[in-house]
Amino acid sequence: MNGKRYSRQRELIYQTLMETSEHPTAEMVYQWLKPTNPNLSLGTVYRNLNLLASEGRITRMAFPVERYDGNTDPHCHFRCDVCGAVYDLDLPYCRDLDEKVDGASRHKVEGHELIFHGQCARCQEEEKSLKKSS
Amino acid sequence: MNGKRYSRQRELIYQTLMETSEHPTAEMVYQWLKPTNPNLSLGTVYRNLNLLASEGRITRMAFPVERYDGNTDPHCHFRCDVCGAVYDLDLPYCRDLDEKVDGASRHKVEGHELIFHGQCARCQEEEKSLKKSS
DNA sequence: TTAGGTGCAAACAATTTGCCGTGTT
DNA sequence: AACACGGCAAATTGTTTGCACCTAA
Repeated sequence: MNGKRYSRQRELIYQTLMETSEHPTAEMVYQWLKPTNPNLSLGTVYRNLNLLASEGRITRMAFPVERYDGNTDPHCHFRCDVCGAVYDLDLPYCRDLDEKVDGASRHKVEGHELIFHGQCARCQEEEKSLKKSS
Repeated sequence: MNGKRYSRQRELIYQTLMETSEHPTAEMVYQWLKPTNPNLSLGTVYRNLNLLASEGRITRMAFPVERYDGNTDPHCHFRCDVCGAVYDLDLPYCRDLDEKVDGASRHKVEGHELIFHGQCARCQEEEKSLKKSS
């Protein structure tokens, strides 16, 4: 009752992602596939990208919405997968990493962001107390 | 002619950001300030957050839109500030970083993302040829 | 006075969802 | 035949913008 079936569109979308290194947006995938699949719809692209990501077959990169930080010196963050909260970490910012990558690639590196993720302290507590009360 | 003036709202928004470590969204800032500033508008919050960010007084965190990657083993990325393109980097993923942060903080760390940014090779080329032709 | 700032609402952009017909099993 | 899937369009959500009025300098 909860099984997945074969779906031409899904495999198409997956293949597209496997064959590129462009880290496309949903819109890009849609535009690429549209010419050969005229009645593909953008909604389907979104649905399948989300599905594939939730299965771990592909990866999604981004915060769902923008966040702002009053602390402008570079520092690392932790983002909770459960509640979405973002915390500062006091891990030292490694400027030498920037130089390293700048030297190793053909890009001009200005800086980097290091974002850890997982389950935050608060959500762990909450989970514990939920288990207790059930 | 291009000078900024004092603006109560802007300073309010800035202060709010300086006094929290919650990395709020625009909406959160708006909700926090609304009770004491009933006729503050969400548009103003967005405008000022963007302005403050462009001046470097605050930092913005996020990709403008979601991007998808067919490569699911953890690796680093480079994002071009100019054209928005995202490239893979073959910098080794440091799993020990996760353990380190897991031990040092009260959060349960599942992984991290390391995203460099700057000007990509292609955009550097483009800039060069623009200068030549002008 | 004058240019920048604000509120408000409309416009835009990105993403999700409901409905209903279609395709896979 | 059952039910997951896809197309389409409407609905949501996040963000920007135009315009008339307001306010600091």
